[in-house]
Amino acid sequence: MGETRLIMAGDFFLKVFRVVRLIPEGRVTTYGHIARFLGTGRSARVVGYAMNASHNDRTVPAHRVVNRVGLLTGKHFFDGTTLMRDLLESEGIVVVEDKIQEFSSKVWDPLEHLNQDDFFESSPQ
DNA sequence: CACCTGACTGAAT
DNA sequence: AATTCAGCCAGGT
Repeated sequence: MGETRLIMAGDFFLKVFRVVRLIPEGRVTTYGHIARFLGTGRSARVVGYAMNASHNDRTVPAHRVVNRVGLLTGKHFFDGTTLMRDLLESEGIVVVEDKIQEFSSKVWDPLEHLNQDDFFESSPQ
């Protein structure tokens, strides 16, 4: 079970990627929510760092991760200045001046929708 | 091995 | 209500 450790990328980043892949279309979550779900509530900043490292991997919907008040703080790391916003708007999210409108109804908290035990049991990828 | 860097956050101002 | 501060910690150098 814990033996498959062939991958070089840090476990933490991989776990972040796995959570982000589970964010439903049209919903978003925050760096802090992901950190708390992974049991490291003080690593929100590192979650952002992981998102930066995910830009090779098209299977990670990085545009669905925003800061705790719904600001698109990571937009600068997408190609062009509007890609992050465009992707969100294509999923029905309304963004005004880099801020998601009706944010509280769009947030998807992994702690409410995923089971941590199942998540940690299941193998990466 | 000892720094340095931040897609962050909550508390203090 | 807006802004600044300081702690945070996985990776990179």
